Amino acid sequence: MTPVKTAKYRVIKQYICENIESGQWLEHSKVPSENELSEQFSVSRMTARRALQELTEQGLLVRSQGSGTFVATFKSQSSLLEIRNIADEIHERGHQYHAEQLILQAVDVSEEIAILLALKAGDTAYYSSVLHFENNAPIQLEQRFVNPKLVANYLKQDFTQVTPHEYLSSEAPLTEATHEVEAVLAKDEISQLLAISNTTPCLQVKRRTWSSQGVVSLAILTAPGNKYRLGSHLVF
Amino acid sequence: MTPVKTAKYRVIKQYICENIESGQWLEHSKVPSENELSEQFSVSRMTARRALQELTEQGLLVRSQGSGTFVATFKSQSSLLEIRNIADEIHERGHQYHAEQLILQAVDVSEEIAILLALKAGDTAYYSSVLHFENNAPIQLEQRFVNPKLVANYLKQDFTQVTPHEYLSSEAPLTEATHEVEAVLAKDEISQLLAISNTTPCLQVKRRTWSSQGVVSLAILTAPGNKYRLGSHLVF
DNA sequence: CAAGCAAGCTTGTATATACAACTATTGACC
DNA sequence: GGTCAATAGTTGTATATACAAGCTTGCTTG
Repeated sequence: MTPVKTAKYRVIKQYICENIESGQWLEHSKVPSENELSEQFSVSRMTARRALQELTEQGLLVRSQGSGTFVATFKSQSSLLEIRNIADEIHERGHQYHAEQLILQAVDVSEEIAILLALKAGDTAYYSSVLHFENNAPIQLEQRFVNPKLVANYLKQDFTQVTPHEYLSSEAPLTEATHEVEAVLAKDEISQLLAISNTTPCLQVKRRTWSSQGVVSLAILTAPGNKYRLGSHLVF
Repeated sequence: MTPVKTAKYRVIKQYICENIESGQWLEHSKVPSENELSEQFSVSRMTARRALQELTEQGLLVRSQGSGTFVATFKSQSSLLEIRNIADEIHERGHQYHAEQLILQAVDVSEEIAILLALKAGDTAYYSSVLHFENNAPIQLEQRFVNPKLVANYLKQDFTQVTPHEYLSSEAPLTEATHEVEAVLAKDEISQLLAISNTTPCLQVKRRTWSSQGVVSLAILTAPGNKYRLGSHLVF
């Protein structure tokens, strides 16, 4: 058997996450103090503190010396600095993730896409369109063009089971990436997929990734601006 | 006088950072263990541990239970993540830059702003509103709240001559920054300033910057999505 | 020689404690 | 009523300690 003992501070983190995500604890409301948590869970103050500390670093809580710990303003947030897997992000927020695979086929690429993928116009590339859901609400549309020379088996995957990003990472380790971030109005077909009106501003991220062999893929990620934001943290 | 006692774990972090940045400690090389550091700096193991822990979370180190702590592979500089001066960016494009200073005064801050600036609700902060122009077309509205304790002379500046960012950099060297990027619809008064319709999606960047003394300022940068984009380039 | 085990190092988790620094509230005093 | 001081509660830093868990090395043993 596997005992799989969960660390105590993780249990407390989980408890706090659930209360926030279920709406029990609203934004800006006060959460139990270190002492209250340590008594409630029968752990030392340092252990309770660790849970609060890590959730603060993750942006779920805000702490203020002397006055207490509070629920931060909540919004989906993803990090630009790291190339992250959206499924992981959503799971970290304690939310349910699933994906729908809309398209997965070879396509003839336009000149613009060809240039970005380092192919010639008229060459074929692999194309996937996957809609990502957070708690059963669509949160991001991922349209991806993949260099067929570098990832020959792309079309044989099932992207409801593994995200394109996960698969590509396993096939061709990333060496480089660029992002371009814009605010756009989504085309009608996209706004319908995302269940938003066609006047809702969207964040659109174009991400090109390289392996040592060359350009691996171009991802176009579109997400409603009122549900999704990017964040980054720099230390000098 | 102000002793400004630096926390011990910060001293150790600083020591490690300097060794990495100066090239003394190369990628993948082993850094001193918790026990070695605690002896070297005459602190407890938990304090040395905290320094290693935080640097790991910040991505400078990698730890492996049983084998040790190592310098991480350097990644990422990104122009998005660099704190750039918009005047420089525009000049680099070979375009003409100028700014209009709309507001420069002390204001009572709302609760939300107070939290972000590490002030109390109802405290006063310094506030500036500056409109940046590229070739005589408005390109970005910069609204900025500044911590008056750290930048006492902010209200005496003329931000048509020097950007707020330039001035703050000279007054309080940055040690840390966070960005949040959203796609929004600008309020009417802002869309008028930017000379766009109120249905044009805008990129909004909230940038908080720290010096060693604490939160220096919160900048809210709003720019039309069809004229302005962010980019970043990561290398692994 | 090779396999396996044990020792010793490392980081990970957890506790109990102490004091410092900051905040909000309360109550006394003017 | 307004001001000030004391107080209780909160987070921040720091120490000393203990044991668990993972890796490395070297030695023992077959």
